[in-house]
Amino acid sequence: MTHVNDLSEPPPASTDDALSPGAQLRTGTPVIARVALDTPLLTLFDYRLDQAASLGQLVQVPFGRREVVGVVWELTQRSEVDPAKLRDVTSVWHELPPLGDDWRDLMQFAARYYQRGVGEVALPAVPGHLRTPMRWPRLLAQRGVQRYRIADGALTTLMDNVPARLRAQRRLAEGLAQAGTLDADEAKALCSKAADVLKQWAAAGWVVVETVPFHEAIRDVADMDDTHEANDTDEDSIAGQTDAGADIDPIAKDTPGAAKTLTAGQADAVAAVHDALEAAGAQRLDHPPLKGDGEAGDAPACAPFLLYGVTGSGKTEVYLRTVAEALRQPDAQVLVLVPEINLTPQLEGVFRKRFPDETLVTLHSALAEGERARHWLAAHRGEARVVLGTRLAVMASLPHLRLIVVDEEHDPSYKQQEGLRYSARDLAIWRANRLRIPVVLGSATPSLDSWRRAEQGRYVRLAMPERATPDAVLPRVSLIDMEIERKRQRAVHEGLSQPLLAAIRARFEAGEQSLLFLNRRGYAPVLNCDACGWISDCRRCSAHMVLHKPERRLRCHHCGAESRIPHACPDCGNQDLAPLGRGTQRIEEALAEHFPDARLSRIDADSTRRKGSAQALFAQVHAGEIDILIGTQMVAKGHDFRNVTLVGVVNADSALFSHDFRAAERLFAQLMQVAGRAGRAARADGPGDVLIQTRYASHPLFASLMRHDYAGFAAQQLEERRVALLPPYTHQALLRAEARRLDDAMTFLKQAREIAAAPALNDPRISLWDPVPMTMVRIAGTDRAQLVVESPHRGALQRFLTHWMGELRALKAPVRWHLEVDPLEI
DNA sequence: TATCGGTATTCA
DNA sequence: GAATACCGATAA
Repeated sequence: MTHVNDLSEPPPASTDDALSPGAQLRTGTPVIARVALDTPLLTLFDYRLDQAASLGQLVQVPFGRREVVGVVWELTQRSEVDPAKLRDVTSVWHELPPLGDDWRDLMQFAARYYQRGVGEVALPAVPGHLRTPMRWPRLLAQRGVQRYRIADGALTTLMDNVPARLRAQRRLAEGLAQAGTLDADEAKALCSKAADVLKQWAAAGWVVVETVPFHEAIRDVADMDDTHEANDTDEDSIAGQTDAGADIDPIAKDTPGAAKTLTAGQADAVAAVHDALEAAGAQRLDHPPLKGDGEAGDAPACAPFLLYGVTGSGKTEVYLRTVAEALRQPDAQVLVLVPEINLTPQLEGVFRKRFPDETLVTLHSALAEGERARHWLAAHRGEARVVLGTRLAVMASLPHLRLIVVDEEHDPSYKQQEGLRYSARDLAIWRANRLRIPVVLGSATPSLDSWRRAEQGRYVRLAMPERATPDAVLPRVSLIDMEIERKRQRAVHEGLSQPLLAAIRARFEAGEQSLLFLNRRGYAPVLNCDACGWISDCRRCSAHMVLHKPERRLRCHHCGAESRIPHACPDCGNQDLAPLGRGTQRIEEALAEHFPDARLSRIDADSTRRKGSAQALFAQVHAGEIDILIGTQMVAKGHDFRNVTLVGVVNADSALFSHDFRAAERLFAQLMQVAGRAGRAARADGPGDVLIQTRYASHPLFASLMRHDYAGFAAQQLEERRVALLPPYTHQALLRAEARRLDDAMTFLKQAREIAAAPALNDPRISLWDPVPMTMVRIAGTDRAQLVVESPHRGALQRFLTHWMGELRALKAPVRWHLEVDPLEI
């Protein structure tokens, strides 16, 4: 294992009496199935099996008083379990092809790496419908999907007959009109009585029901997305590629590589991945996948590619070409991971346009259950050749996987922040490594971990320094020194400096758009009483309640608590309560005052709460109906605003001095990304502008940012990390405890620390920090504390954790606790 | 994690 | 005295 990986350790030795994987059993032979179940218990559970079954098959088994679905993980002749306790497998889902060896390997690895039971990892990776035996018959029998659409010419009749007061029905009608067709799940999401309502409408002849074959049903959705979205894409991320250059025609599909000029960087990158794909293919011929111990033979792995391309360098075109290359092999499947599909629905369209004849499915949490099951099945059965999804898609069963692309690999949303806290990017790398297939990690601001590995030569860096579009230029980044503004006593209007306001005015008058970025939603982060010092604290959290002015509410962003805005101070009765600080709503209000004629729009989690409203807001911006856009990081991701020529960063200072050592890395990536929004417009008079308001204008981060110098920034950050012995120079895990009282949580962690010091566990390569209360101690009435464990040696850390967890589980304490491996936030 | 039985607690 | 909240054991 020369280059990679990263997470890997040798696979666990298989149990002595386990049959070889894939072994078929003669019917009637008494055998034991060792089944993985979704429970926090670490073990597999033994069941008698009276029929043929193979590894990876889904089975229904009795468990306690319930019937649950599990995966056959091992097959053996005898069981250690008391025969009196053994129960029978209720049924085997023969019709579903078993989950493959490689998938089970991945699950096994993830379970071990993240210190969980295998069932706890494997079963949540299977869509809910497939874990409901009731649905089994229908799931596979399903030849097509029932879809509803408005009958030809019946649109007005329908609309006239659904009164506005029946809001759910109205939503349904509008949904139908907008989407063209809806399936039962989608309809139900709009209107809980959709089934009945649609039946009535069908009877009235307003709506027709049609059965669409499965594959087409999936394609349908895309068609409707394409039509209005495909042009508004973000070219430096996968979310878009249409403006990757006038010389690149995204729609030309049948002629990959023909008559389209790539930049030198793009061409080199495509060639490199092409060679890797060829090599991997040749290897498969030489060493056909071994069915035996799950090892992919002794073939060398191919190192991950780090596709490092500045904004506008055309990474998407590289993805598309390498995907096309991989798909040339018959049956080959490709997995494309993106951080958040909801913010970038158009990327689906881009891929479909380029691969109109391939079945493409999406996998993400916003899919309706039924759809999720269908898409997952299409992947599992090898029907879907391109799977496009968020982090959960890395867990999908992909029997013919030949290439993985991870777009925006640095993005924190690849890390699951609850339940099993896995990193989809890391698992993707492991998966590719195990399969000996190429993986392409793309980013303009790679994670420092990946960057370092590239520096070490463990990843192959594919740099694309030049922009793909000749007339696109990097935006000019400049700072507005708020200290100077203050010293010169220049008026700052609601946090907006004169230079920034002037710049906005200039764009407004020129008919161009401005985008203001502020990572704080609400009106003001806290409400304060001048007289007695009362502040709007949340009762259940160690956080302030945030003032939301349009809704006239105070809201806690951590526990969701809400209350009305008090008219007077609850402590002293003072009527003058003042909002402190600024959020997007307040900036919006200030700008509305300052630019009464401008059309403003605010895009944040509050303004886009309703499903689909984000789409609508973005569409308005694209259509040029908005002059000034105010937004949180939602606007930084994915969307290309072609007419935005000014990006203003209102306040990013808090991240500069955060206690989290990764804050700078995140801020840099975020600012680069948001700055990129201004780089698209082909203006006659030069590049777009990025203005950053700061009180720390001399901070080195800004110096690098102004030069668009990621490499310099990374080098400086890595040096800091090296000196301080922080990741990636060490590996960390985090033990977190929560309890009603902080004391209990701390006591548990102290105990845990003592256990770690016991001779059996003691390893000089492991160090434990002191347990500390978390920065946000209290959330929703529970206090949280944490303990960091670290080691420069990943293997040592892994071994230590496994033993330590064993001890901790035996401990009885009035706390909830969990372990997070490779935490992102400390 | 989901569910169970057992026991303590609450309230009319 | 019934309803319910809470705890600990258990799952093959």
